[in-house]
Amino acid sequence: MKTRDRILKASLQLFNEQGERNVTTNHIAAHLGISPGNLYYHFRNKADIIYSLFLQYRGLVDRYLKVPRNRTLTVEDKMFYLESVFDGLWHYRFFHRDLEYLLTMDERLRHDYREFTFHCLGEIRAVLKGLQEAGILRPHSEQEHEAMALNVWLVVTNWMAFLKTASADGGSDGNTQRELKQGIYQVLTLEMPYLTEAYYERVTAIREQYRPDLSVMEGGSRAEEPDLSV
Amino acid sequence: MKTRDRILKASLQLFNEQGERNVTTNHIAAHLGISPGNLYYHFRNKADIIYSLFLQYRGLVDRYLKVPRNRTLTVEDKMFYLESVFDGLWHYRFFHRDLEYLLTMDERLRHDYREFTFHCLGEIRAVLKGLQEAGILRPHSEQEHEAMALNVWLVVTNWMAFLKTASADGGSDGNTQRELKQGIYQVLTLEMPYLTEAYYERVTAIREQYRPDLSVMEGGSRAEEPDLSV
DNA sequence: GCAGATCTAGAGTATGTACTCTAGGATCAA
DNA sequence: TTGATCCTAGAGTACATACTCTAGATCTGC
Repeated sequence: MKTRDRILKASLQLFNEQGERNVTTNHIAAHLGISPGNLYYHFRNKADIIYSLFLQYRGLVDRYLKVPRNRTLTVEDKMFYLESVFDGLWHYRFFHRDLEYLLTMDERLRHDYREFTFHCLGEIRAVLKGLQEAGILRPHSEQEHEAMALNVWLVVTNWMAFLKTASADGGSDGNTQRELKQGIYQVLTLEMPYLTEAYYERVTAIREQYRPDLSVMEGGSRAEEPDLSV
Repeated sequence: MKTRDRILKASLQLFNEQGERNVTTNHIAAHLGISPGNLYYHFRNKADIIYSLFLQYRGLVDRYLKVPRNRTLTVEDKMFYLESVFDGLWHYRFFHRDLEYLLTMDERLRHDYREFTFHCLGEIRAVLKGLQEAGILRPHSEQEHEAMALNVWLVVTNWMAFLKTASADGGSDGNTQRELKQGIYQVLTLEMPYLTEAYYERVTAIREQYRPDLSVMEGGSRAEEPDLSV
């Protein structure tokens, strides 16, 4: 593996584990057993590393969040998007953690992230519209779609941060990754009141499998794998 | 005003304006025209200042978020809570910005913030229950209340961060404060489908007054793009 | 007026952090 | 072989940051 890619991989890992703020370029180099000079040969500065990681992240999301405009959506589509989104968030979890600071330090990143946000909001709206056309959600106005999409975005991008702050151990990765998917429950909660009768039973049954158990946050929870075949 | 209080006031201001990460204890002292030694006479360290600000914040929230259990709630109650909550968030906006880092650095804060979160979630549930008993919201289960309260919390505590990342100028305070209350629109969006017919018209009319104008924010980015029309 | 407590100044320190510079090894094409 | 380009090591720098220490000013109660 090329040194450049090794640096990105190690940075991502360390950022995720310890937070961008606590990981210096010297740490990254030391972790890889290379010299700081070598690291700075491949990247102009720390912000450059972070920006490259953002490009990876954006590429990942772009790859799976392609809403088909030529056929009706299914419940499976919807669940695939949700699972993929939360996987991506987990993989690049350092990013939303220190987002505001990162954006103030790098104008290029700020610009691109902003575009990325609106792109994602557009895709979420497309999903909502698709589900409506498929008869899964009851019809409502563009304005409602917009407001709902925004709430979905807020819940999705901040669910992990909530887990970190709300779990007793400060959000050790082990517990957090297990509880991460419970964010799906929260997203489905947003859309539940709009479900058509034809789909209500099925979707609520799926949703039930992701239900968070907040009372368990004190100790270790033993969540079973959700079953999609309902 | 006592030096201790002046330190807290200046810290809050600087943290809010520049982010906790960009404000050092030396900055705070210099801003007040006092010596670092003086600052450290009043506070053991930076985390101590932050913790004191958290106590102020918690006190503020505790003061207004007292849901009366002996009478039915009104729409006015609900709107008062929302306005107050967003005011409080604005006043201590640095806090949720760097929350995760702050919690990892100060165990006492982590513990107390966690308690604070669950306390607030409880009060939100109490509001939902109160509105239901008042016939404003259609009845639904405790479980649904719990999930909804969590979504309300997520939207409320992260709306400001969203504004910062989504606004073209990186969230200058002027624009942000104006748009802040539009978070109320998003919260009301969550509860809208549960409104009873008797209150639907009235609440949606109130909600409409807080509607965010995202097209303005999106327009900002287009303006920066090169104009290809010759 | 005086003793003790409280408060303040400001120089100073230990540590950390992002980043640079130079010199030289590896690789590869001609 | 040679020259050029790519890659790497590692010492080193300039600056920032959280925090300390000492000596003295100011206040308070009597």
